[in-house]
Formats: sequence, structure tokens, C-alpha cells
Amino acid sequence: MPAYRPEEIEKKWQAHWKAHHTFQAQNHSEKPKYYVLDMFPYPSGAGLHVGHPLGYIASDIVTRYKRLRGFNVLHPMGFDSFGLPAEQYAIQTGQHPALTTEKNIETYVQQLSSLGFSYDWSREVRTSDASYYKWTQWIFLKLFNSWYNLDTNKAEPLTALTARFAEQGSEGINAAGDADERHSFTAGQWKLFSEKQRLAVVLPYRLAYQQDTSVNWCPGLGTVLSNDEVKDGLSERGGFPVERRLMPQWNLRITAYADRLLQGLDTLDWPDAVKEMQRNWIGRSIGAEVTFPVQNHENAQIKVYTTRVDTIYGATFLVLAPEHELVDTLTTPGQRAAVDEYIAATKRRSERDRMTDVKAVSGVFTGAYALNPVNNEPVQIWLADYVLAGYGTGAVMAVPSGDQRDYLFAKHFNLPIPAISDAQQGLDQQADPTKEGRYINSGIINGLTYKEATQKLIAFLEEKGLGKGKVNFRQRDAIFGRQRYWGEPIPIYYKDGTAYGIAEADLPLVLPEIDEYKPTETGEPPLGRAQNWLYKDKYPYELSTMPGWAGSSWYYLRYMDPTNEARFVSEEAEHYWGSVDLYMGGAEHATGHLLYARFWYLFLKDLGLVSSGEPFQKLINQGMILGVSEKINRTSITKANYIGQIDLANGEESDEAQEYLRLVFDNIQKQGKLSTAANNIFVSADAKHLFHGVTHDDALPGGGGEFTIAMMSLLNVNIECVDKNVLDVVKLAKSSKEYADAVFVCKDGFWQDGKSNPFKAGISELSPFLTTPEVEKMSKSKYNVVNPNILIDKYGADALRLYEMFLGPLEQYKPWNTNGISGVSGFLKKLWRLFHPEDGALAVTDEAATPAELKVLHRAIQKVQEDIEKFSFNTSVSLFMITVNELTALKCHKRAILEPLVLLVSPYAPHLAEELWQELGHAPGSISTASYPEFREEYLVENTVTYPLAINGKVREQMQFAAAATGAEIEAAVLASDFLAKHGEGKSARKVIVVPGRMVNVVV
RNA sequence: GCCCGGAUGGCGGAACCGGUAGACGCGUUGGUCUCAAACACCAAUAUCGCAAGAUGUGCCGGUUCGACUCCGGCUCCGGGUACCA
Repeated sequence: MPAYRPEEIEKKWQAHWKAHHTFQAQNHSEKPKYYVLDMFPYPSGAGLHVGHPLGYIASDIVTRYKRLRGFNVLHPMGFDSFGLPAEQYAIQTGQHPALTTEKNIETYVQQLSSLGFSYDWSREVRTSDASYYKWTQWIFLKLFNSWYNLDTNKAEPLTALTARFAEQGSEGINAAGDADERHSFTAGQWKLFSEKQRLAVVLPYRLAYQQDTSVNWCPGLGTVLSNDEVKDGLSERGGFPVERRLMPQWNLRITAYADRLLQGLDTLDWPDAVKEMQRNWIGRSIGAEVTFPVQNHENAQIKVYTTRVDTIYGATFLVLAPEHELVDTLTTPGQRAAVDEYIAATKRRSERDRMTDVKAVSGVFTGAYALNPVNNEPVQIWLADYVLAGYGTGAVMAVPSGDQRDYLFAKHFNLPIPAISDAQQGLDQQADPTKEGRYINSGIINGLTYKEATQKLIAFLEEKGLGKGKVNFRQRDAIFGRQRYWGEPIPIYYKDGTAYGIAEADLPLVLPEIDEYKPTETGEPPLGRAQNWLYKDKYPYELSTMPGWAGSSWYYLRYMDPTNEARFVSEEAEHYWGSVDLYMGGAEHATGHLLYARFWYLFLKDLGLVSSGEPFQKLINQGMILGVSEKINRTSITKANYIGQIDLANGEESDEAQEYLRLVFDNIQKQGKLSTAANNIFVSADAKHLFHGVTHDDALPGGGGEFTIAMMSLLNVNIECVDKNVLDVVKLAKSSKEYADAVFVCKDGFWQDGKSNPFKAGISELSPFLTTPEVEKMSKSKYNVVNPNILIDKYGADALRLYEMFLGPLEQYKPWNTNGISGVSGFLKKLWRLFHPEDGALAVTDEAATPAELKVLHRAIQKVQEDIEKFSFNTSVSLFMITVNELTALKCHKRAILEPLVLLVSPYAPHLAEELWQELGHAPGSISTASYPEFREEYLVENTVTYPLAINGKVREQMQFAAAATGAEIEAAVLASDFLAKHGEGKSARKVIVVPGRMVNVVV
């Protein structure tokens, strides 16, 4: 083969790998196992842009490296194929989501294959396949049929619970969940319960349970969303408003696992940021629950939760959430009207208002008083919406001197703000939550420290039965139902209004066909449209489906044994592969997917179905690759006006481009910005218009990489020039008042007709004064996506892989710049030339390698190995470049050097490596089964070392010393030389510091 | 507000455990090759200075023979999160 032709060799090897199942992993092997997992993608219609493969490339390098190091590596890929976009598309077009999804997956597989990833495609899973979601439903049924025993601290089958009910009734059962939801009964009563009664009693114990829940209801999407699907009061997908609504919902009792999810984090090799986010999300706080009796209401008590019992003597009033259940009972006739008014006003305020308007203080006095349990002082009971019904007990004891919100509230309503600690300061300005100092005005804890006071108070309250220490969690149970079509049906049916799980033998409960994908006219979810969709032809099924995170919570287990029809994963496969050794994916899943998946794993472990402690041992978040968008300055928009478009090549307009321009201008009007991949300005042939250049690929409807330009007439600029000369236009523009101060910048010269290129002439000043570049997330809607296919066509997949790694540290966010890829492309050509110096056939020699060549090779072996182990891929690419540069300078074409080099490079540029490996005489495709070259320290040993010599830390000269020279010898040699005379400014040495192998510093 | 990150040439970034700051690549400039372009190759490229040299890793201070690296105090940028009691 004459020259390096990536387009030929890459296709060749991709076909070879596919035909020979090169990367198929075996479930039995003598080798140690290693499981490398990528977060599987949702197959969106837009396909991949250059940002997506970053993590896949890195994990593929690790995979290929581990294979060379003798591991049996599992590296699968699949698709999270249930989801909203396909369903939204279905609602609009009537196209079945399964068809859209299938088509998108095809694109993904094609794109992923063209990058040369070594996935074991025989293990591909799709969450929307019935053969897969059968087991998702099966796990749901396991949750439905389990409860959490706090005494054993694990999930147990419900049969164990009902057996105890029959024996001892509800007495002494310590189950996770809200005790208030549950009834007490004796064993005798249990035996007399009907089946329906028994199911009702058991329901609040289940790990998957139905309950009236305050949910995030999104009318725009017609479904319920979880907290992490809501951003700033709007749905993450679609940006529709979200409101709170009380609805019967399926929930998963993830709170039962809160403590274990928290503790498990300490065992994981994950980024600290992710662990911290999970800790905050779970939000464990240690405090106390304190009961305040209510004055004149014998039976009423208000329970508050506080993390600062020590401040209880400063609690001058209580605040209840407006939704608190005692509000009605407590409100005095005199305050009734004001309270009703306040509650009504709160309801009118949407969640969004409450969030944006956190500063305003509002509240109302109920007229009632409670008694502070430590001193029996009466305290006023207020309502305010800053207290959340869903956290703690929905009531707080307000300590205005110690809590800023309570402080503002007290100031606003003129309530007292007594100091409780001698360390509190500035109480006329703000609250001081200090834990320092000794307590004052605080009855039994006067003079005590924080620690002493807390202990004494809890003991006091527990003794009187008015309080106890309590751990609280911010995290809520996970809502599990979505009123959508394109998801796993929840395997529940209703008999006589009671929910039953369908029999495992009847799984999968297949998603039925429906005629339309909208909710029904009566407001039921889309599944309400299914005809004759009944269990045993009699009983109606649950109509909501599972949320997006259901299928992704266990997919990594299915890869271990993807076609097993009898079990979700066989015991042998699960035992062999254990848990994921390296999990690569985006940081956006920190609190969603990664928490749910851990929860399911712990649950499965409780049932004895999996064997490791945690599912993902090491996690790496690849950083995002950002796109550069050219944004039109708002001031110029009013002056820009859409006229038309011409194709530069022939000067004619096309319908497609017209359509695109309409989109562009819509975008400008809506967002005040236009995003483009390149920035050029042009003048129309008739010289009346300035154009803003847009290089486009798939961002344009029907686009194909040709040059299109958006044309704008600048109505207020009277342009009369001129030979397509942009400089003149700019001059003219500047001469008008409007643009006198405009700055012109242009990066890409398009007008390259010889020396008259106006961009060359004034290049860094020229520019669309219309736009300014901005770095932001790469997205189709921002017109800043870069399509990897185009780069693969031009430079090859190996170059793209190398370049993405070369961009910078894997975990860092970094802007994309296509220009740089020529550097790695040049490197690959140079590497190729080492093997084919005459651009002809392979020409490697069998001569023995020189020490210099061996040194270059072994430094590379050592460094690349280290770099892969610490995921520093950018530095290893640069080391490859240095290595090839040096070998080229040494004119080294020796097999003894180049063959190991091919192995080193093969994880990064697998196609090129396969080709060279075969040319070197090895069996086709065998490079992935070869062994990594062995590092030999002895080739790096130097006999002389060059020391920098410094005076007071400033380097002045260099000097050679034998590697074996001692510090004393070096010091003597330096002092004997003329070094000090030349640089010492006449001073004498006070001290000489010799760092062996490093440097010499003379202090004067 | 709180919790995490980060800041180094024109750009992306490199620098082991505190030891020659700016590797590698892009870009730029000059040159060779070409009718020309592309490709390729050679040289230069932190700043100021002809040079010797001086100054330089966001800012202020400290520790040290020596600081991008450690400590104290800031500024700005990015991400997460929020009436969580």
C-alpha cells in the first residue's frame, strides 16, 4: 500500500472485526475478568456529534489495553430505548415510537462502528425489547412483594411479614416507611381480615407501593416528573411549566436504603464531586423530634423536627406549613378569615413563584398557642409557606436569634428575638447560629456548651416522652409512574379496586398497540386507549408506565447474560463478572441514574440475587465538549432583515437553503442569536448586502457540507461598492454612524483568490460585526454541532479518536476546535512513513536496535502504560508524537522498535495498528490478542546527567556530571569551576544545595 | 446563600513527591518545493530588549536555598443545590 489511506484500511478492519466476532467476550476464562461499561445512550434522532464519543473512545482505549494485558474484558453496548422524544414525535406524526427508535438505533450502530469501537455487539440490549423489559417488570414485582425489615436492615419477602402478622399482629414490627400510614391490629384480627383488607394493610409496607403523593405534574407533557427531571420549575425536557398536584402514584421506597446508599459511597472509587452530590441529595441530618403540646387542645400536639435542640429556649413561636393537618383544628374564630385567606393565596402561587420569590416574608397567626416543653412557656403558632409540608414534620420551632429565616419572620411580624448564647453577636442585624459560647436565658442548660446541652436536652425530652433523637433525610421515595405510552407497562392489575401484581409466569406484560399516543379524552394515560387490554380477560391493568430510569437501573447486569430466558442473569455469569470495574459516563447522571441503579443493586443483593457490594467500582465522568456559537448581537438584529440566499458556487438560490434561512431567522427572533460553525462575511454580487457565512452539515435541512450563506441586508447601510472587496464594505459600514465603532473579526479566509484576499489583508480586524462567539453546550438547536462523520471521511476514525483524546484531560470541559485535527492526522502519516519510508511497500529491517532507539521505545512503553492507568490520554498522545518525531530523526525503520510501537499505539489507533500488524507478518486481526510490550528499566539508564546550576534559585548554566557522582563531588566541582565568578556578583557561596539527579543551587 | 471544581503564551494544553515553566499540537511569521494551490519539509514563535539581561503560571501576603505546586486572605469563571428547619 503506497500511502496511508484511512478510508480504505478502516472499512477493511471494521468489516473484519464484525465478520470474525473479534471482540466477543466469553463467560468462562482462565484470564482475570475486567468489565468496562459505557453509559448506554438514548438513541436520539440527531445522531452523534463530536462530543458524544469522547467517553466511548477513552473506555475503548482502556478496553483494548486491558486485553493486551491479559484480561478477559467485557465491553458491551446497548440502548436506553424507551423515552420521551420518540413518543412526542409519535404524538405529532402518528409514527410508532418503536419504528423511530429502530431507525435511530441503526444510525447509532453505524456511527459507533465507524469509530472502530471494540464492543461485543452480540450482547447488545435494548430496554424497549419485551425480552429485556420482561425482567425489568420482574424486578418491579420483587419490589412489590418485598418489605424492608429495619431489625435485619434488609429487604425481605412479604410472606415473612404476613407470617409474623398471623403470629403477633402488627406489634413489634419494625419496617421502613411512614408508620402513620399503617394500622395496628392483633394476630386475631389479621386472621379475620378479608383478602382485600389484608392487601390494604400490607400495601404501605411494600417497597413498591401506591399512595396519594404530591407530585410534579407537567400539563404540557401530560405526565408526572421526578424532582431531577424538573429544573427551575420547568420540565427538563421541553421546558414546560410544572405544578404540584396530589395524585395516586406508584412509588419505590428508596428511602429505606438511604443510610446504606450513603455508607456505600465511602467504598467507591468515584469522583469526589459525584459522591458529594449523592450525599447532599440523600441529605442525612441528625437532630431531634420534639413534641409541643397545644394550649387548650388536650389532644393536639405539634411535632417539630430540629437539628438544633440546643436552641429550644430561644423558640419563641412555631411555624406550620399551610398544608399542615392541624391547621383547621387550631385556628381560632378570630383568625379564621385571615388564615383561610393566606391558605388560598398560597395555593394560587405556583411552585415557580414560590421559588423565584424566596425573599418575601409572608405568614399568618393562627390565634393558637403551644407550650414549649422545656419551660411550659406559651408560644404563638403561625403559618408560613417557607415551611415545607414534605420535609421533616411540616412544622418548625422558630428560633429567631439562631436562624436567618426565622429572624426575618420575627422582624417582619414584630416577634421577640431573645439571645440564647453569650457568643451571639449582631442580633439587631441578623441571626447568629453560632455553636460557640455558653447558653444564657436557657433554663436547665444555662452555662453549658453545645455538646453538653444537646445531650442533656435529648435525655430530658426522652424521659418526659416529649422528644427523641432522630435522623432525617432530605431524599424522598421515588415516584415510579409516568402517564406515558413509550415505557415499560407496570405489571399490576386491579380487581375490585385493589392492586395485584401479575404472576411472574405471565411476564412480559407486553406494551399494547394503540391508535393514538395522546391521553384519552377522559384524561387517562395513553394506555387507556388499548382495546381489550385485560388480565385474564377480566381485570384492567395499571395504565401508567415506568419512568425512564427503570430500564437503565440494571442493564449492566443483563449484558453479562443477555439472552437468558429463564433468569435475568444466570448465577454463574453474575458470579464471574461481578460488578463493573470501570464505568464511563456523563456527570449529569450523578443523582439520578447512579443512585437508582445502586438502590436496585442493594435490593437485589438483599434477595440474594447478586453478589458484590456495589454495582460500579470506579466511575469516570468525561467532560463535555463544547461548541462555539456565533451569536448575533441584539442591537444589529433589528437592522438585519431576511432577504434570500445564494449558493456561492453558482450564485443561485435554492429552496432548501431558503428554508434553512427561515429557520435561522426564526431563531434570531426568538433567542436573539445565530449560531454557526464558521464565521465569514461576504458581500453579495450586487454589493447591496452583507452576508454572514455559515458552514453547515447536518444542522441544515438536507444539508451536505457545502457552503451556504445567510444573507442580510443592512437596511440602514447604503452600500455601493465594489469588487467583492470586503474591506471596502467594512470601510463603508464604518463610515456610517451605525457601525462606526464596530469591530470586525474573521477567522476563516474564504476569499482566497490569490493575494487579493481581503481577509488576509485585514484578517484579525474583519468580521461580522453582527456576531460574537460564545462557547456553550453542543446542540442541534444552537447550530453549533460538529458531525464526526465528516471528520472521519476526511481524516479517518483513528485521527478523530486520537484528536479527541489529545484535546485535553478527559474529565475537563473543553471547547471543540476542528482545526487542530490536522496535527494528529500528520502524526499518523509520520508514523506510517516509519514503516513505508519510500511511500512504497513495507520496509522494516531486522537490524539490532541501538541504545538510543531502545531508550525512546522504552520511555514510551513506561509512560503510556502509566498514562492509561491514570486515564491521562492527552499526555500519552503527545508522547506518541514525541516518540515518532525522535524515531524519524533517528531514521529508525527497525522491526525491533516498530513492532512494539504498533502495540502501544493499537488501543488508540486500532485500524492503523491492525494494518501495520498484518503487514509485519502477523495473522489478520490478531493484534488484540497479542501481549503488551514489556518495559525494561535498564534501557533508560543514563551514564551522565545534565544539572542546571542556579544562584539563589535562578538557573544560570548547565553542567554535566557522571550519573554516579555524589553530592559532595558535584558541590566540589561546581565551586571549583568559574560558575560563581561568572554569576555570583562577587559574593561567596554561603551554602550549596545539591539535589541528586535534579539540580544544584548555590546560595550567596 | 451553601457545597464542589477551575484560572499557565494568540489557542487547546504540559510540568513526577516543591527542583531548568510553557512539552506536544494548533495558529502565526519567514523559507524550500509548485505555473499555482493542496500536501510535505526547514526555521522562528511567553513578554520587553540589538544584546547582556529583566519580567512572567488570576490578585495580595507567607513558608522555603528554591513555589504553577504548600499555607492564609481575596477576585473572577464553571458545575451542583436550595426557604431542608
